[in-house]
Amino acid sequence: MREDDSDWFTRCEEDLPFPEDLIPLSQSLIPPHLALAFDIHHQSTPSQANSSAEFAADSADPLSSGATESARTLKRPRLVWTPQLHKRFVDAVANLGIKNAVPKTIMQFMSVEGLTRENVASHLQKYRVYLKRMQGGGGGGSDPVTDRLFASSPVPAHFLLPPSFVPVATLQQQQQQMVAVGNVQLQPTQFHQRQISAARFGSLTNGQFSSLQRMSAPLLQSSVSNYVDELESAKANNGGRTVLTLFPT
DNA sequence: GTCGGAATAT
DNA sequence: CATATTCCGA
Repeated sequence: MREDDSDWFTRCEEDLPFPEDLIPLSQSLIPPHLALAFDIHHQSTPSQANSSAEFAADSADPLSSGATESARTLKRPRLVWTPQLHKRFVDAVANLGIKNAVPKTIMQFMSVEGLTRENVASHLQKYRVYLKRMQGGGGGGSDPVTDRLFASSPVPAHFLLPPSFVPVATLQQQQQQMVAVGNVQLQPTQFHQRQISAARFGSLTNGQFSSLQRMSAPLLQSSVSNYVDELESAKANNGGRTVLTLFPT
């Protein structure tokens, strides 16, 4: 028992994810109606453009004065998967590993408020199709505009390849990349729900990843991520519904 | 009952 | 076509 131990201990303490310390990396993504229902006032600073999943612009119902509806009962507008959101998604999947890349986990990792398991599940489904298409018939012909969203985010490359495994290595690479960007102090797990994270990651399969616990959602934000960029203002007038989308069709 | 995933619906 | 919702098997 030397300093090593105490050091280790100290580190453990530091790594402990305290909710208060690293709470909300996502404060937006609350649809107007919800915000109203909760009486939440959104204070947005120009330099604080957080990851916000944009919903389809819903025609404000002047008659919806009774915003006393329960949040869970409310019907959320269509979620629009902006490239940023998708990137978060991909990063989550990449870092979690195929094995743990299931809707719930992904959702938690992304830590985007308002995002539901169903949202992720649906997107994941499509994403898998995309991966398959890309793998199987790479030359078959896959370049329609459809893939643009997915193309916007690089695919970790080893997503569906079975035989050779390079999980740890890849993971490290990813970490290096992110850390290298700005030497951010990687905040520990952001899961407020320690129960889940602890339980899950504690009994994870043979420690494919041992250091996952130090990285989490804040990564994208804390990094030099210039997310604060693309202003989504392209209006796609589809049928009778006007939605806010990023890319033109 | 929950969850993941494919099928189906909008 | 993109996303949501439903259905069904673990």
